[in-house]
Amino acid sequence: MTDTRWLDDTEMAAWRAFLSTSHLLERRIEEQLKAAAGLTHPQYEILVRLADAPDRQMRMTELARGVVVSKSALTYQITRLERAGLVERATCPSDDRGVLAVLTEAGLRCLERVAPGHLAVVRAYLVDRLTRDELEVMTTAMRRTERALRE
Amino acid sequence: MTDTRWLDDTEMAAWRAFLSTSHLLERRIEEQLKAAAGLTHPQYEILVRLADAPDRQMRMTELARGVVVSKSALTYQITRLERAGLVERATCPSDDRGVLAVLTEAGLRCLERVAPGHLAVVRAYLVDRLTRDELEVMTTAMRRTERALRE
DNA sequence: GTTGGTTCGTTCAGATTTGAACGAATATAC
DNA sequence: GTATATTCGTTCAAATCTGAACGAACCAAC
Repeated sequence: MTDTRWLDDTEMAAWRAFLSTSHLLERRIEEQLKAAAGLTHPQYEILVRLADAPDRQMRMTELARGVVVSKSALTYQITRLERAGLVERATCPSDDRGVLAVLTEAGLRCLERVAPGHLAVVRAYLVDRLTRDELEVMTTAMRRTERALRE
Repeated sequence: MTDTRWLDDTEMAAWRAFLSTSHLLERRIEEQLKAAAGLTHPQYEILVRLADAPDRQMRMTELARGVVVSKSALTYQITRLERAGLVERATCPSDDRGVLAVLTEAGLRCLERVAPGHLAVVRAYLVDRLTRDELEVMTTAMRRTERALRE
């Protein structure tokens, strides 16, 4: 690492803005979800992913990958959501090692009740402040990065 | 909240990509810093902010705002960095309540040693994958969002 | 079949985060 | 000046996150 490539002004500005904004937005979202439903952001994301999945169920590992948390964090949160009656665990028919996380009716209703307020925050601070062009540029740029990070 | 404004495809794609990418990148950065220097990302950010500050020192609250962590988290991390000899606490001359976090020489050297590897990750996954235009669009968009979030 | 390597989800210990509560110091209003 | 409200940083308890280690189940090769 003898020749360090520092970031020039444009690069540094972009990186700093991205970093601060993602953290600030995360905090704001966390605050809103906690106040409105006693949910954390990862918990909410779990519900969303399950609601979108076929039969409203997903394998633990796949779900962890989707939400971007460690497997142990997912185990913890699913147990928590199970206790709240929003998710159930089911045995996986095709793989005895596997566990299916299944969204319950109560879980779906919870999501439907919470989503509007959550989306309002995402809009108020991010989506509604970006032009159509900016949204599209961001999508392609983020997806390129995401693909690289997922190897 | 009777009329929910759902996200259309473009909006949802942008939001999802932003969310996943920021989490994935955060994990990757965390992993690199831990392996290279035993630092967490917040710890690294503290060192960076202090290095950029006049006299390499900052008030606790201001620093917490900059790094985007709670005051209690900053107290914890500064104590940790102090133990490692990278930061010191100093009394604030203008305000007896205040505490100044000061970057030590060792802290500066640590930062100089760690920065190249960290920046390489930021480049490899984000900066170098974006065009100049994309970087600029992202900066303006993120700054707009950031300003709103900081009220 | 059985052996060896991989994947699955959980458990565990340890580290970190947050918000609330607190005492101390400052600022504001009168 | 004094009373009130605000700000500062820390402490504390509780929640959450991660990686490592584990037993169980799968898979591939022979």
